[in-house]
Amino acid sequence: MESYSIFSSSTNSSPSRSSPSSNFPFSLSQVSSTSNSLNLMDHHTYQDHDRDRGENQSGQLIDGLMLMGGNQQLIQPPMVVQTSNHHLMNDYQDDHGSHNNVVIIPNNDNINHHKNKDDQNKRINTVNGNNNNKLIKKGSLEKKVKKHRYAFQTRSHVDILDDGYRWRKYGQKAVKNNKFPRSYYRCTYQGCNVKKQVQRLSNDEGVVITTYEGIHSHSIERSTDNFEHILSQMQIYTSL
DNA sequence: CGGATTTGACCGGCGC
DNA sequence: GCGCCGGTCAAATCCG
Repeated sequence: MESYSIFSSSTNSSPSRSSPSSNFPFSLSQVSSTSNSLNLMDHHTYQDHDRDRGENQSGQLIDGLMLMGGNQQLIQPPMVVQTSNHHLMNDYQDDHGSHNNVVIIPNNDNINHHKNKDDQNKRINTVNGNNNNKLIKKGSLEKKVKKHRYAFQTRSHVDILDDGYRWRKYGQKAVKNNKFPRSYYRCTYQGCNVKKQVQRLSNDEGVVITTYEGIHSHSIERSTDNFEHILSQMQIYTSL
Protein backbone atom coordinates (compact mmCIF):
# COMPACT_ATOMS: atom_id res chain seq x y z
CA MET A 1 0.00 0.00 0.00
CA GLU A 2 1.22 3.45 -0.88
CA SER A 3 0.94 6.44 1.27
CA TYR A 4 0.21 9.97 0.27
CA SER A 5 0.72 13.43 1.45
CA ILE A 6 -1.07 15.90 -0.70
CA PHE A 7 -0.57 19.60 -0.62
CA SER A 8 -1.69 22.46 -2.64
CA SER A 9 0.51 25.45 -2.86
CA SER A 10 -0.45 28.98 -2.25
CA THR A 11 1.81 31.66 -3.51
CA ASN A 12 -0.71 34.39 -3.68
CA SER A 13 -1.29 36.73 -0.84
CA SER A 14 -4.73 37.76 -1.92
CA PRO A 15 -7.09 35.93 0.31
CA SER A 16 -9.61 34.18 -1.83
CA ARG A 17 -12.44 32.65 0.03
CA SER A 18 -13.19 30.15 -2.62
CA SER A 19 -13.75 26.60 -1.64
CA PRO A 20 -10.55 24.66 -1.58
CA SER A 21 -12.16 21.72 -3.18
CA SER A 22 -13.30 23.72 -6.14
CA ASN A 23 -9.72 24.54 -7.00
CA PHE A 24 -8.31 21.14 -6.56
CA PRO A 25 -7.23 19.14 -9.61
CA PHE A 26 -9.90 16.69 -8.81
CA SER A 27 -12.97 17.79 -7.04
CA LEU A 28 -13.54 16.67 -3.53
CA SER A 29 -17.15 16.12 -4.28
CA GLN A 30 -16.12 13.83 -7.04
CA VAL A 31 -13.72 11.85 -5.02
CA SER A 32 -15.98 11.56 -2.08
CA SER A 33 -18.69 10.20 -4.26
CA THR A 34 -17.95 6.64 -5.04
CA SER A 35 -17.22 6.95 -8.68
CA ASN A 36 -13.99 8.85 -8.99
CA SER A 37 -10.70 8.44 -7.32
CA LEU A 38 -7.00 8.35 -7.80
CA ASN A 39 -4.93 5.30 -8.14
CA LEU A 40 -1.42 4.31 -8.94
CA MET A 41 -0.37 3.27 -12.35
CA ASP A 42 1.76 0.25 -12.22
CA HIS A 43 4.78 1.25 -14.16
CA HIS A 44 7.96 3.20 -13.72
CA THR A 45 8.85 6.23 -15.69
CA TYR A 46 12.50 6.49 -14.97
CA GLN A 47 14.00 3.13 -15.14
CA ASP A 48 17.68 3.54 -15.47
CA HIS A 49 18.76 6.62 -17.27
CA ASP A 50 19.79 9.79 -15.54
CA ARG A 51 19.97 8.08 -12.23
CA ASP A 52 23.49 9.19 -11.57
CA ARG A 53 23.33 12.62 -12.96
CA GLY A 54 23.12 14.59 -9.77
CA GLU A 55 25.98 14.79 -7.36
CA ASN A 56 25.21 17.35 -4.79
CA GLN A 57 22.82 16.57 -2.05
CA SER A 58 23.06 19.75 -0.17
CA GLY A 59 19.82 19.17 1.59
CA GLN A 60 18.21 21.98 -0.33
CA LEU A 61 14.69 21.36 -1.35
CA ILE A 62 13.99 21.01 -4.98
CA ASP A 63 11.96 23.56 -6.82
CA GLY A 64 8.80 21.63 -6.80
CA LEU A 65 8.90 21.28 -3.11
CA MET A 66 9.72 24.89 -2.62
CA LEU A 67 6.53 25.65 -4.42
CA MET A 68 4.95 24.40 -1.29
CA GLY A 69 7.60 24.98 1.27
CA GLY A 70 8.88 28.28 0.05
CA ASN A 71 5.58 29.84 0.84
CA GLN A 72 4.74 27.99 3.92
CA GLN A 73 3.92 31.08 5.80
CA LEU A 74 1.20 31.80 3.31
CA ILE A 75 -0.46 28.49 3.72
CA GLN A 76 -2.95 28.99 6.44
CA PRO A 77 -5.04 27.77 7.91
CA PRO A 78 -4.59 24.31 6.59
CA MET A 79 -7.53 22.29 5.66
CA VAL A 80 -6.35 18.86 6.42
CA VAL A 81 -7.76 15.81 4.85
CA GLN A 82 -6.20 12.82 6.36
CA THR A 83 -6.83 9.19 5.95
CA SER A 84 -4.81 7.76 8.75
CA ASN A 85 -3.03 8.70 11.88
CA HIS A 86 0.23 8.87 10.04
CA HIS A 87 1.12 11.99 8.29
CA LEU A 88 4.81 12.24 8.73
CA MET A 89 6.21 12.57 5.29
CA ASN A 90 9.53 11.20 6.28
CA ASP A 91 8.06 8.24 7.97
CA TYR A 92 9.57 5.71 5.66
CA GLN A 93 7.85 2.48 4.92
CA ASP A 94 8.25 -0.48 2.72
CA ASP A 95 5.93 -1.40 -0.09
CA HIS A 96 3.64 -3.22 2.24
CA GLY A 97 3.34 -0.46 4.72
CA SER A 98 -0.05 0.70 5.71
CA HIS A 99 0.14 4.47 5.83
CA ASN A 100 -2.17 6.50 3.72
CA ASN A 101 -1.80 10.20 3.97
CA VAL A 102 -3.74 12.82 2.21
CA VAL A 103 -3.12 16.32 3.37
CA ILE A 104 -4.73 19.06 1.40
CA ILE A 105 -4.10 22.67 2.07
CA PRO A 106 -6.48 25.14 0.50
CA ASN A 107 -5.30 27.01 -2.48
CA ASN A 108 -5.68 30.72 -2.99
CA ASP A 109 -3.44 30.62 -5.94
CA ASN A 110 -4.10 33.10 -8.63
CA ILE A 111 -0.67 34.31 -9.38
CA ASN A 112 -0.13 36.64 -12.23
CA HIS A 113 3.41 36.18 -13.34
CA HIS A 114 3.25 39.05 -15.73
CA LYS A 115 5.32 41.75 -14.28
CA ASN A 116 3.69 44.30 -16.50
CA LYS A 117 2.01 44.73 -19.82
CA ASP A 118 5.28 45.27 -21.64
CA ASP A 119 6.23 41.78 -20.77
CA GLN A 120 3.03 40.54 -22.27
CA ASN A 121 3.41 42.61 -25.39
CA LYS A 122 6.92 41.40 -25.90
CA ARG A 123 5.67 37.88 -26.10
CA ILE A 124 2.94 38.79 -28.51
CA ASN A 125 5.37 40.63 -30.75
CA THR A 126 7.58 37.63 -30.80
CA VAL A 127 4.78 35.50 -32.04
CA ASN A 128 3.83 38.06 -34.65
CA GLY A 129 7.25 37.82 -36.13
CA ASN A 130 8.65 41.11 -34.99
CA ASN A 131 11.90 39.50 -34.27
CA ASN A 132 13.71 36.74 -36.01
CA ASN A 133 13.63 33.96 -33.54
CA LYS A 134 14.13 30.71 -35.30
CA LEU A 135 11.61 29.00 -33.16
CA ILE A 136 8.27 30.55 -32.56
CA LYS A 137 6.83 28.84 -29.60
CA LYS A 138 3.21 28.00 -29.55
CA GLY A 139 3.12 28.66 -25.89
CA SER A 140 4.52 32.12 -26.22
CA LEU A 141 1.15 33.65 -26.69
CA GLU A 142 -0.26 31.93 -23.74
CA LYS A 143 -0.20 34.31 -20.94
CA LYS A 144 2.24 33.52 -18.29
CA VAL A 145 -0.60 33.72 -15.89
CA LYS A 146 -0.28 30.77 -13.65
CA LYS A 147 -3.61 30.41 -12.09
CA HIS A 148 -3.56 27.37 -9.96
CA ARG A 149 -0.71 25.23 -8.85
CA TYR A 150 -0.95 22.29 -6.58
CA ALA A 151 1.89 20.22 -5.35
CA PHE A 152 1.20 16.68 -4.30
CA GLN A 153 3.73 14.83 -2.29
CA THR A 154 3.23 11.12 -2.50
CA ARG A 155 5.21 8.30 -1.09
CA SER A 156 5.26 5.71 -3.77
CA HIS A 157 7.57 3.52 -5.74
CA VAL A 158 5.73 4.52 -8.87
CA ASP A 159 5.90 8.00 -10.24
CA ILE A 160 2.61 8.38 -11.98
CA LEU A 161 -0.61 8.86 -10.13
CA ASP A 162 -3.56 7.80 -12.18
CA ASP A 163 -5.81 10.70 -11.45
CA GLY A 164 -8.41 9.86 -14.05
CA TYR A 165 -7.10 12.25 -16.67
CA ARG A 166 -5.01 11.41 -19.69
CA TRP A 167 -1.57 12.94 -19.88
CA ARG A 168 1.02 13.20 -22.60
CA LYS A 169 4.61 13.63 -21.66
CA TYR A 170 6.26 16.52 -23.44
CA GLY A 171 9.58 16.87 -21.71
CA GLN A 172 12.00 15.62 -19.16
CA LYS A 173 14.74 17.62 -17.54
CA ALA A 174 17.53 17.04 -15.15
CA VAL A 175 17.16 19.50 -12.33
CA LYS A 176 19.90 20.84 -10.14
CA ASN A 177 20.65 19.08 -6.88
CA ASN A 178 18.43 16.20 -7.73
CA LYS A 179 19.51 12.96 -9.22
CA PHE A 180 16.11 12.23 -10.65
CA PRO A 181 14.85 14.04 -13.69
CA ARG A 182 11.67 16.07 -13.67
CA SER A 183 8.99 15.02 -16.13
CA TYR A 184 6.53 17.35 -17.78
CA TYR A 185 3.05 16.31 -18.81
CA ARG A 186 0.14 17.99 -20.50
CA CYS A 187 -3.49 16.95 -20.37
CA THR A 188 -4.36 15.38 -23.70
CA TYR A 189 -7.92 16.58 -23.73
CA GLN A 190 -8.30 19.02 -26.59
CA GLY A 191 -8.27 22.58 -25.43
CA CYS A 192 -7.34 21.70 -21.88
CA ASN A 193 -4.09 23.32 -20.87
CA VAL A 194 -3.52 21.66 -17.56
CA LYS A 195 0.06 20.57 -16.99
CA LYS A 196 1.76 18.58 -14.36
CA GLN A 197 5.32 17.95 -13.30
CA VAL A 198 6.55 14.84 -11.62
CA GLN A 199 9.72 14.83 -9.59
CA ARG A 200 11.18 12.23 -7.31
CA LEU A 201 13.20 13.49 -4.40
CA SER A 202 16.83 12.50 -4.43
CA ASN A 203 17.18 12.71 -0.69
CA ASP A 204 14.18 10.51 -0.16
CA GLU A 205 13.67 8.28 -3.12
CA GLY A 206 10.34 7.13 -1.84
CA VAL A 207 8.79 10.53 -2.27
CA VAL A 208 7.36 11.89 -5.49
CA ILE A 209 6.26 15.48 -5.95
CA THR A 210 3.48 15.96 -8.46
CA THR A 211 2.71 19.55 -9.31
CA TYR A 212 -0.48 20.40 -11.17
CA GLU A 213 -0.93 23.69 -12.95
CA GLY A 214 -4.27 24.86 -14.18
CA ILE A 215 -7.80 23.61 -13.99
CA HIS A 216 -9.22 21.04 -16.31
CA SER A 217 -11.77 22.42 -18.74
CA HIS A 218 -13.58 19.11 -18.85
CA SER A 219 -14.76 16.39 -16.58
CA ILE A 220 -12.66 13.52 -15.46
CA GLU A 221 -12.12 11.11 -18.33
CA ARG A 222 -12.43 7.81 -16.61
CA SER A 223 -13.06 6.62 -13.16
CA THR A 224 -10.35 4.97 -11.21
CA ASP A 225 -10.63 2.54 -8.40
CA ASN A 226 -7.52 1.96 -6.41
CA PHE A 227 -7.52 5.23 -4.57
CA GLU A 228 -11.10 5.10 -3.65
CA HIS A 229 -10.67 3.31 -0.38
CA ILE A 230 -8.22 5.97 0.70
CA LEU A 231 -10.41 8.85 -0.27
CA SER A 232 -13.47 7.29 1.21
CA GLN A 233 -11.80 7.59 4.56
CA MET A 234 -11.28 11.27 4.13
CA GLN A 235 -12.17 13.50 6.96
CA ILE A 236 -12.05 17.18 6.43
CA TYR A 237 -10.85 19.45 9.14
CA THR A 238 -11.16 23.04 8.27
CA SER A 239 -11.33 26.17 10.26
CA LEU A 240 -12.84 28.09 7.40
C1' DC B 1 -0.25 3.59 -38.63
C1' DG B 2 -1.40 6.79 -35.14
C1' DG B 3 -0.52 8.24 -30.72
C1' DA B 4 2.84 8.47 -27.00
C1' DT B 5 7.57 9.00 -25.52
C1' DT B 6 12.37 10.36 -25.92
C1' DT B 7 15.75 13.70 -26.18
C1' DG B 8 18.66 17.44 -27.85
C1' DA B 9 17.92 22.14 -29.05
C1' DC B 10 15.97 26.36 -28.10
C1' DC B 11 14.15 30.09 -25.28
C1' DG B 12 13.42 33.39 -21.53
C1' DG B 13 14.28 34.69 -16.82
C1' DC B 14 17.46 35.65 -13.49
C1' DG B 15 21.69 36.50 -10.92
C1' DC B 16 26.26 38.00 -11.20
C1' DG C 1 26.49 40.76 -21.40
C1' DC C 2 27.10 36.14 -20.04
C1' DG C 3 26.16 31.79 -18.20
C1' DC C 4 23.09 28.91 -15.67
C1' DC C 5 18.75 26.89 -15.17
C1' DG C 6 14.05 25.37 -15.84
C1' DG C 7 10.42 24.89 -19.20
C1' DT C 8 9.03 23.84 -23.91
C1' DC C 9 9.36 22.37 -28.67
C1' DA C 10 9.52 19.09 -32.17
C1' DA C 11 11.83 15.53 -34.94
C1' DA C 12 12.95 10.96 -34.27
C1' DT C 13 11.75 6.90 -32.30
C1' DC C 14 8.94 3.64 -29.97
C1' DC C 15 5.00 0.82 -29.35
C1' DG C 16 0.42 -1.24 -29.32
